[in-house]
Amino acid sequence: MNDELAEAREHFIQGMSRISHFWGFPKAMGAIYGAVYLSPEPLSLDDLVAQVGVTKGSVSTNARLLERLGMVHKRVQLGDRKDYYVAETDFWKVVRGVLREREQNEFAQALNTVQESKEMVAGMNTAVATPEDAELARFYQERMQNMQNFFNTLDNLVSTLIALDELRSGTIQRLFNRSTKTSS
Amino acid sequence: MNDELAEAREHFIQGMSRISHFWGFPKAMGAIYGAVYLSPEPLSLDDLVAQVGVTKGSVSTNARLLERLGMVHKRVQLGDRKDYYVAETDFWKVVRGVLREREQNEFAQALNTVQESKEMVAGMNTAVATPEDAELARFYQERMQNMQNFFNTLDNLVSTLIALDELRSGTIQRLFNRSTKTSS
DNA sequence: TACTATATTTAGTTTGAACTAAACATTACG
DNA sequence: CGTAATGTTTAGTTCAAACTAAATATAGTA
Repeated sequence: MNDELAEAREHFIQGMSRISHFWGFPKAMGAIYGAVYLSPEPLSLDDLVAQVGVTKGSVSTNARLLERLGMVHKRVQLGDRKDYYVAETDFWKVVRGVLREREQNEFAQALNTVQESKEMVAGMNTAVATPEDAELARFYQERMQNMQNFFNTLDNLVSTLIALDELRSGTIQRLFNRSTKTSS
Repeated sequence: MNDELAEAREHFIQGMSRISHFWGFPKAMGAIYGAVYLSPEPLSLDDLVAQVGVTKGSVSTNARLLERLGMVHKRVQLGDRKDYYVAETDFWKVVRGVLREREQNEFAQALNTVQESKEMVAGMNTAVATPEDAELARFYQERMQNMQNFFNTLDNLVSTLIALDELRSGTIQRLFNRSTKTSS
């Protein structure tokens, strides 16, 4: 391949790397996505090792992560043991995948922690507490409750969006598609 | 203060720590916010050192970061050199602040990188390229363009939301407030 | 002006996540 | 079966970010 092309690809991949890292994912993950995204052909694990310049182990791990997020898809060609990867090019699907992942993991946990803290305050023996502490306890509960409510609203919002988009992967997406798909 | 209360606060602060880290901010930042959020009184830097258990330097840095994000506000009391911090309790404002910060920094850069890569391909001398490379160049440009369009849409979306919310910090927020504010 | 109280900056250390190298597992095929 | 080709797991290393400790800056007060 032409040097200029290769250079442009390099630059692009590096950029994807940065974005990935910024959003709290491994840099290699972004780089791999970048490579797959810029390939007209499905890429094998070894192709990726060559193009991205990280080890097989890293590609293996990060490619699987990408698949879990729905950012790439595995293609198995018959009569060939290699796995090939193609990029998901519908970025709204990508966003959806990332949101779902995050929602399930840390998001739920955050909610949980607040809930637990609130219960600790609620379960406190107010009989033996000073008036100041009782007052403070009330204050804590109120603040924690507020935060919990907020998280719940957010959580519902995200779930709803995901569900909507999943059920009828139509109207909403098509609305945006005009600006994200070129007429090829 | 009562042990049970202190314990609940500990737990809560730890939780904030985790969330903060998860969203790509320093853990101490979240912890500090947690402490300020659970205090009926404004807290000084030294108060925070005591409550959160990190050094003055760390508190100083992270408190400033929190302020930049609009998550806490500095209170200077006259005749007192200390800075006091109070928490922003309107979480929609918090989200807005974080989004704005992110938009300005890495988000713009991401857009930039894609733009640059695209230009590199566009500026390539097609006269001396093989037909395959010319074809590949076209492919690159299309994919890069698609991504750029997506980023632009996202960027506009966020800007619009922020602007809307800023201008008339009213209707939209009030719509949600029912679920995020307790009747105190 | 010197002294004290506070905040910020900085050089060095710690820590945890991500990466590498290499062992291991699995599948395909002679 | 045994061997070659591929993918996954793991123990150890690297590296960047965040934290600490301490020096420095700044502002108030006698």
